[in-house]
Amino acid sequence: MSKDAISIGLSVAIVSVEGEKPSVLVIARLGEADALPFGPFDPAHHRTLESGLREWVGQQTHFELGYTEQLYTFGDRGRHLPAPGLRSDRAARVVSVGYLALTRQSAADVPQSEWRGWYQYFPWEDWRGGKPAMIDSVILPALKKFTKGAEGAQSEARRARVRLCFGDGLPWDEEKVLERYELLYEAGLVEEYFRDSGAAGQAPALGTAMLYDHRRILATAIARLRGKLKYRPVVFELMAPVFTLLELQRTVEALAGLKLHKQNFRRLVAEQGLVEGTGKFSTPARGRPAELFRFRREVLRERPAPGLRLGTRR
Amino acid sequence: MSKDAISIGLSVAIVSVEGEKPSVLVIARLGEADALPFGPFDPAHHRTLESGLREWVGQQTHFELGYTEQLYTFGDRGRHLPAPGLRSDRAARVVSVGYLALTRQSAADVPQSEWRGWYQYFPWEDWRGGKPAMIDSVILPALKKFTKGAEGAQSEARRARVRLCFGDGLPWDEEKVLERYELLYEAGLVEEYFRDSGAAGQAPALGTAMLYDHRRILATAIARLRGKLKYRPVVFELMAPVFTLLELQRTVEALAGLKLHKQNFRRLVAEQGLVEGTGKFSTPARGRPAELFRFRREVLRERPAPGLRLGTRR
DNA sequence: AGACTTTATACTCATTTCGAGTATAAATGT
DNA sequence: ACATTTATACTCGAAATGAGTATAAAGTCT
Repeated sequence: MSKDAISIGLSVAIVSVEGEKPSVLVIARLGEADALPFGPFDPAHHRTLESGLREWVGQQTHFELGYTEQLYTFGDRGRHLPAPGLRSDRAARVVSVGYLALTRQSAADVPQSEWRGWYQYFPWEDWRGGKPAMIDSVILPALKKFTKGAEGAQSEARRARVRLCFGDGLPWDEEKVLERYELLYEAGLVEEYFRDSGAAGQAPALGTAMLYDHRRILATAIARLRGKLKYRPVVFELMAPVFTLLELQRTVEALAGLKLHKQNFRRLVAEQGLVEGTGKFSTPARGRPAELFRFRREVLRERPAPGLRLGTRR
Repeated sequence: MSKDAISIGLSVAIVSVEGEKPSVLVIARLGEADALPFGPFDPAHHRTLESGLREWVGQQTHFELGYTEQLYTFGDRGRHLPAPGLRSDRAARVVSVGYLALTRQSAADVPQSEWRGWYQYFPWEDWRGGKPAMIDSVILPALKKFTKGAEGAQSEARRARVRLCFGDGLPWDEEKVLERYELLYEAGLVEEYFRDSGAAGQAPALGTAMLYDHRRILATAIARLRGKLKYRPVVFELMAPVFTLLELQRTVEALAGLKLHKQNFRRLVAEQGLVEGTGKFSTPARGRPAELFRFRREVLRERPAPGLRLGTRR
């Protein structure tokens, strides 16, 4: 009579940038795979999904969430294990709601958790030093095999997907993080922790694994953030109160995984009125000191959709 | 020992455009408020959230979902009633996952459901005939009251929100559908069906009410669709196999709630290679016949992010 | 001190895109 | 014939974009 229970898992990719390294907060339990801060939604105590999330994160990492945004709700059977602690006859199906949170890097105490560079999980996503060699040497050959592993129309569909995600003719679209991850997942090229690695060894396992669907959530987070950069001033959530324009540029580049044209970046930021000079200057080890700027919070009230169009790669 | 149960509600805004009227499929039970097709996710029988949704929609409307996209997951207490049929001591908390689906208008049999023009629920969102008079005559005065109903900083924050949503200095942003709805909701200017209408009569109730949070989901759907138009060729999901450029333009205008510049729209569509001529022509009642075009599905394989930038209003 | 390195910042320039028109063509109805 | 309606081609200036060059301000090296 009683239906199978449902449990709602709340997971969050908490992102910050240290120097030029975009990072995500992971819970590192020894011997286990990296996991995002995670906990079940408890309708008796949580007024909203987001407040439930805040509570879990607070408990697990002693961390106060600032800017937070819901990403997606995943409900696929087979990409999650039942939550522990339930009697097996009533094993709950887990539906997973993913979030993105942004924060300034605080070296503060975050017990049992660590900042990890996100490109460790997605090494093919960092194009700041040019196209990652692994795409041509590992990914494309393996995907070619995957394409050939299907018949007729399905093979054609796979070929088209490969081309859109990694293709040579097309320009790199830094926002297609999730599409690329899903393609690699279906091709068996990324392994996650819950999966029976029966086929392991046959194909290269790309990037570091995570627990359950956490890497999928992280991919969604990166994609969303890369998109949002361009039409909302979200970068400033990641910056110190004052910063040089180059620091701002490096942060954007770190997130987008691209190099940008310096002079044009500066022009863009200035024209948009996103930023105002403080009259103070940095004291660099080498080179001319740069003026320190601060974010003009007022733009949020003035302009409807301010952001940093990235322009093309340099 | 047993926690409060959670139930996951799946709701979908199925959108089509008939002529120049963007419409949504609603279940009209007599005496009750309009509702979107809706049903609980059943983990025992549904492999994914989306397949569960498809099943419910099939049952309720005999309708096959085509293009479908997840919108958002709402979990707020107080914007939903417990699902019926559960004993009250275990009343389930409902978490609501909203979807958007697009379809060509089929006058086919959709029992117990009807197509409704979506501007009936959001009359302030249709600017094709210029700024709706109700904004200045009803909405802004009521929001002014709402602003004054708060103290100091909160009042200031409300004023800023009003300005961003409906403000005079700023250009109309057709994508802020959800922000505007939420503002009106908080100001008590829209009533929904489950709410105790204690304060009714004090303030104007704008637009037609819907069940629970269904109007919120519809607002999210409209906002998402208006945004997506610009960078993905989703309009074509709503068009007949062949169409004139003016029909295409009228459809886009209906969705965006804006008038567009005809010559520039045509230039855009042509340059983007989204469309190809069939060599055949329409036979209009009046005026010169227009060439019939079809969507070039290939662009999905060629170009990474095709869409119809709208430009500004005419 | 003067040359050289490093980073910051100002300014230029050609190309493309965008918004808003004008001009002309092809149908119908009176 | 001519007014009306809709389609489609073409123009033109303003703004945005991509890719520079030029110059300034610091420190280091000899």
